[in-house]
Amino acid sequence: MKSLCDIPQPAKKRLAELISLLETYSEEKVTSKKISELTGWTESKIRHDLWLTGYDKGISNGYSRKDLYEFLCRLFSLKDCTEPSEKVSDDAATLKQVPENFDAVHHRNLCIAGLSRLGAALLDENLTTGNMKFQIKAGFDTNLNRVEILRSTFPLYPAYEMEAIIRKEKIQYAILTVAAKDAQNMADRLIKAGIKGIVNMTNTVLTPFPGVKIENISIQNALKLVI
Amino acid sequence: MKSLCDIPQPAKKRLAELISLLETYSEEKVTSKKISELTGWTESKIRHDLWLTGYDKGISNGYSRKDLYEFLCRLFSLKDCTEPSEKVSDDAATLKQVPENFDAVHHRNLCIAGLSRLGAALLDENLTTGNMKFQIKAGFDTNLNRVEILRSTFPLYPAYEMEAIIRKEKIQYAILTVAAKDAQNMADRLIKAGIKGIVNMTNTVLTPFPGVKIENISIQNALKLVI
DNA sequence: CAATGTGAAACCATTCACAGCA
DNA sequence: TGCTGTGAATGGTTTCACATTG
Repeated sequence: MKSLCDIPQPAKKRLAELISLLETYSEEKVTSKKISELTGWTESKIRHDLWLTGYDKGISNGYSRKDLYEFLCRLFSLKDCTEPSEKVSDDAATLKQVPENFDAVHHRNLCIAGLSRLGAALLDENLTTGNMKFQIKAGFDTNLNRVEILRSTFPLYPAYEMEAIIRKEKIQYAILTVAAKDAQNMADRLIKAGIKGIVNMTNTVLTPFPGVKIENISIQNALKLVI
Repeated sequence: MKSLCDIPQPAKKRLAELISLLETYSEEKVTSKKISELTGWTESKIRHDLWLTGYDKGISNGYSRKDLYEFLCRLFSLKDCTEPSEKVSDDAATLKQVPENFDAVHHRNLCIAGLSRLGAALLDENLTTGNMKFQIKAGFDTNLNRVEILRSTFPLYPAYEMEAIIRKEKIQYAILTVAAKDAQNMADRLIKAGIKGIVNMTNTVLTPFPGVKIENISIQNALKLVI
């Protein structure tokens, strides 16, 4: 198995989506043709993407849904690195990180920064995907009212406690749902506190920071692109 | 001014984000260097993107924030076409669609399909961006309880009325926030009813349909990519 | 002189074509 | 025969280099 770091971004994004697709796929065997019909990606793109991952259990009569799904989950449950791996041939070291047992769910600690209606809506979303469970450990908001009134299965804190809680709870990922005007400032604080990945749901373009991954999923921006 | 249809997707996405950036930018002049610092895009990429749009008011001492912003808004407020325009030199026809008055806000009718907590959270989001106002005309859910209990400034309907209301209210765009298992079925119904663009917030990969634009902004998928 | 405008060059992603396998 | 695996060819995007401008 190759490492996610060596797979270019467009392919990585499709592979992530392929996990979701396989999760709800009902048949035992799946072919690149079938995936193509369901997603609109070309057959050759799908085969090439899988080739990039090093997967080769599909010879000549399609892929086993279960085997491919578990392979991709394992690939994504490895912690990705920002830079492409230099030690390409050092397979032993890479393999050591691969969970032997697929069923072992991989937990990642997550927080929600901003508890307006959108942020609050995430409090009961199921953020399990593949064999990874993003466990929400905390929610933050500058508005003390919200922190006290909202109910959730994990604690909510005022924003001034953010840095301390992130360190204490070893939180590495954040979903940013504050107001657009506060987004950059909040992102800076999250990064300073040690957050390594941010899902940015605000309508603000964040300034990149070395070693921190950012995914933008702004509704306003998506609307501009479907016009 | 060129048409959005002739601009490749990666550039289009950056230009859409640039509108948001300029909205909160405080100084009068802005350079490609400044935009590069704020976004991480290279200077040459920014200049090249603007070249693709045909914008050329920036000679030698940066861009006027206001002028560039209004130019981009006008560009995006034109209805995009799915296929690249064939009649490239027919500028007159294109220009006729350009709003003479920038202040004229362009309304687009929108609906929310699925009123679980995430969908309901969008009921009071401000979906104005650039000079475009995405006006929510309706919300739909199969659960009658939700339809009756939730309060909003626009009407909520049971899902079986969806097709009729979309036609009656001339709704062309939809935000999809149903459960993952219902996403494809709901998307098919939206498309059959005449929807031309879908912002898909579910964790389902939708099968493409000719003439319908889809933007995927799944939180689960974004989380996989920030690992 | 510090900025843009612009086409050509370099780089990267996708598609193609076909060998190899059940 | 119908599928995958694979590197080479193609096509699209980004970067570069420099002429041009206020």
